[in-house]
Amino acid sequence: MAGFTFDQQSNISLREKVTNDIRNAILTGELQSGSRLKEMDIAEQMGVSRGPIREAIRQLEREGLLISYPYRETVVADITIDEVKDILIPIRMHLEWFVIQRYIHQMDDSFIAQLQQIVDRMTLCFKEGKLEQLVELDMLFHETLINLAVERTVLMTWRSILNQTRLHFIKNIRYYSNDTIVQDHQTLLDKLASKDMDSILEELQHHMKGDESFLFS
Amino acid sequence: MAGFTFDQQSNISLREKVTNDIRNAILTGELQSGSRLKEMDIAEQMGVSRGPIREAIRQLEREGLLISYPYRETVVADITIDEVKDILIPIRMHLEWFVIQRYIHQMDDSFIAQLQQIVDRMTLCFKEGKLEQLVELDMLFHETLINLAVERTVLMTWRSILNQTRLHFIKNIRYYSNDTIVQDHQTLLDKLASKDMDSILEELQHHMKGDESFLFS
DNA sequence: AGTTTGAATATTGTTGACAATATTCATCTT
DNA sequence: AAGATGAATATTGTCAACAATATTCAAACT
Repeated sequence: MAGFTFDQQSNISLREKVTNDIRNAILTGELQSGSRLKEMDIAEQMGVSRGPIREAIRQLEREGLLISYPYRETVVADITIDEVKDILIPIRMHLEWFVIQRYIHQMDDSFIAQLQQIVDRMTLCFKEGKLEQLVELDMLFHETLINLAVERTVLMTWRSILNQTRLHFIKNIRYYSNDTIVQDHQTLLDKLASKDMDSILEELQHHMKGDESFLFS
Repeated sequence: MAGFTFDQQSNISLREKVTNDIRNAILTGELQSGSRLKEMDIAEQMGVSRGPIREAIRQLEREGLLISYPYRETVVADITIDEVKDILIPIRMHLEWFVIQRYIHQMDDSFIAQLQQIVDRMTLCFKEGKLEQLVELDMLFHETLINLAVERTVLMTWRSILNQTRLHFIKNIRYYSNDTIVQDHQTLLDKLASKDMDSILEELQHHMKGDESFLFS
């Protein structure tokens, strides 16, 4: 056969598409915390049956974005600042520290450059005041680190906190000192490049308490 | 009305019953890691349709007990020692530390007595070599602590790691030094009773590395 | 007016049939 | 014999109808 290859036919199931659509609606704020989801409404709007909708709900429940009361209703979850600060972020730090310890040898120049590119784009977004994009790049930075791991538990736990954290930052980014966010990532990246584990751990622990830059606390 | 009240009619849905049954089969070892689950087989054996089965699968996927490959199959997950030791247990410690900090004032004498009763039963199980029950009591001890929290994130994260941890210990309990397990819990309990936060944190951190008592490492 | 009752309605839970995809295996080709 | 092809089978994905439960609200009762 010649060198040409076709792309893999993406074999995404309807329930996955539904899951993604509902998740996006929540993350973009079209579905606000507390608002009720009716299976039939969603099904009609999307032009599918209720089966895939119900499976998507079970999935988003476990991502912490929906709460479902049996035989009654399902609503969009609310996440408090304390929960993000005291629970989700520390867990994220644990995952990252695990990944860094185990995969530091895979962080070659090209990987560091990849992260640097993300931070550069963060700088740009900060200057131009594109806060939504800043949040996405922040997430992308951490996801890039996490994705080094092959351990299923790491990826699973990451996914279970990812979107709750994202939702929080999307809602509250304007109360953070964006300048500090960008700088913190640059500092962490520099230390990753240096491969000095003590200094990385120190920075992670500082990063974890980065919420000190939060305006109201 | 007179003082008598009826118990709340437990309104458990079929999918929850199915979820519990499958989970139990995994935790008791009837379904081993790697074995394949066929929706139709389960449905026929339980005498229900595939709908609730499919929803249960989505739920158990998020508990880390099942892995489902779209359009192909779903199998029982395997959890490695490293994942439990380096990821799940540290996360559990974080959750407990959060709960202890925030709810130490709710740990009155009756609460401490409740935990003491659990440790006493652990001692008994250890003496009688009832290792399965020892695991259950271990879980119960930590669950009792965690249940002080009202924060949804804490309970959610706890549930997502609970059964993976349980499965690991059920499989590997005989390789642990059971004696140390019981003693560690007694020590932690004593320090909780003393309400000395520094000493509690120190003990938690030791408890976290308790896997040093693991025979092969 | 406030409460209780029960019919009407809305919504979630469950089912069995059908559709789409993956796997198996006998057959054909070289 | 090794690999390619395609029919037959097994399994997962989706749907539309029906069942069970919750909610609403008007009527009856105190």
